[in-house]
Amino acid sequence: MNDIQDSPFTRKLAGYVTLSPVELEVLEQLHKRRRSFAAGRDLVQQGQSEQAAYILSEGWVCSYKIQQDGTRQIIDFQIPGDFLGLRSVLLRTSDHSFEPVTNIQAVEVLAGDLFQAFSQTPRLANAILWAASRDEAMVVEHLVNIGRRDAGARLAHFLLELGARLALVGMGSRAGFDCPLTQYHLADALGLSAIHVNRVLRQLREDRLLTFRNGHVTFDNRLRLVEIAEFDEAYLDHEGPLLK
Amino acid sequence: MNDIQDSPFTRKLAGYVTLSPVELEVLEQLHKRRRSFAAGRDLVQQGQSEQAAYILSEGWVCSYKIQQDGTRQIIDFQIPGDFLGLRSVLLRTSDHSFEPVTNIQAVEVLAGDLFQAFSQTPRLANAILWAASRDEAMVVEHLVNIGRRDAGARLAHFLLELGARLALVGMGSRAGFDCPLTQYHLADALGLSAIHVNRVLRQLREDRLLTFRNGHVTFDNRLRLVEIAEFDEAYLDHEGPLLK
DNA sequence: CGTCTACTTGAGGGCGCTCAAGACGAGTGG
DNA sequence: CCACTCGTCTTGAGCGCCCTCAAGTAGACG
Repeated sequence: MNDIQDSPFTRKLAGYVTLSPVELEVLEQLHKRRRSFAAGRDLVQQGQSEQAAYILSEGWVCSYKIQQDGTRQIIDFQIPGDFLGLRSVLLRTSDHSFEPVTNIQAVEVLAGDLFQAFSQTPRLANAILWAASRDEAMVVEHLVNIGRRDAGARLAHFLLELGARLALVGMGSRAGFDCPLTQYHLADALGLSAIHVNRVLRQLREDRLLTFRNGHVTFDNRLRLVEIAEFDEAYLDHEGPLLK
Repeated sequence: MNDIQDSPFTRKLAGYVTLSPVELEVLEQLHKRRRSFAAGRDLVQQGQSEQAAYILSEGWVCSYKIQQDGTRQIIDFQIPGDFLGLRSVLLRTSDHSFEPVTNIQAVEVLAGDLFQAFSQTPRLANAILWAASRDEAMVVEHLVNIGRRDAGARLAHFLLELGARLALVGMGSRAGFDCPLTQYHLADALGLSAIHVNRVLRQLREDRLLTFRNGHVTFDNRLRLVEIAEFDEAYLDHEGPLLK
């Protein structure tokens, strides 16, 4: 029972609502099927109909769509505590694919169990809807990022957001964070070419704004970065449970 | 009671779940506060904390974010039957603004009423979560559109999607639809300049692909458009209620 | 008949693209 | 231990999409 209270997913939900023992028990029930996946092997194929979603407990994943011409758009990255494929359960078809960036551990959640959990504890449904809303807010911010900012601001905003999310689950700080992503991941996420990402990263490094090297991101001048990226972390943050 | 069954919102939800008389009654309760707004006057200001959401019953709205430098990114357009500001109710802060494109009619829904409706009928909560998921799928598609397609494909995809959505609520067909948007709206939605939108529209017209004139969009060669836009309407479509 | 909004067209330039080539480290097998 | 491969990162050259600036047209409305 203490086990479930320590999972990143529970910690995240606990930020939205104060979970009752009954609700923790329901969550415990959902956490039965633990599974591992190797880096690079897709969890859910685009267009495929799936009955299961996953809750990520360890490692990084990206969700993306592939076009016919081979170009890829990464929608979002998932870090521990994040839901994978909630929409594929609700809509019965997955409209994008998931690729583990690193080796990962995840919990499989069947659609039926999820719906049952929802009717048992409506407040849990609220909490999950809440988490999903935060995720959508991030996609929206991502949209603004790609639609209206130049490459430097895009990279700065993306890395600041990632840092803030990681800090919330204890995997980073204002100074920086460990990051397993390649420059190709960044390019596919930001709608740029990998070559241009490389050049812009060099520029940011030379301007003493941020350094991305050897799998680690360091914010050399966080204040200035926040400024050029117009980064506002309000949409990620909140003060304690909003439902009691 | 028949009234509520004919609203675009109910029609949309009825596509996801078969609504029971009790659930229709709960929906009826939500539809008490009917309000009108004039074109151009914002409903919800960015960053402002709001207690209410709206269900659009007539007219067009766009949701957007403004940057400090004045550039605007339109996230999505809402047409009759769509929810406005569901996230602002759940997260207690609105992370973007809503501007009526035309004069509109909407129903105000208070946060408390919504939560109460959810606990009374968990299946209604599911249906709304479902509708929200479809909306998010559209934002994701929008992201791919802006991140990975050139201006011509962007415009084609955007207008095809809009046409498909409107057709679902009886406001358009495969041939075309009435569209109150300006070229500035298109530019702000697609991450382009209005000038370039104009040039690309001319190109599409000269290539006999589509015509956007006098508030009306005509698909001159829908097949070819679907091809160059890689448009797949599966994520908008579904076959009848998925929950019984 | 002036004003305002939306649309249209031209000229020139820059951001980020593609193509091409090379450096560097990690893993693999001879 | 070294050659080979492969993934990732790096840098240069040249070009094109889409930008900005500038100017002008057409229709709506007072």
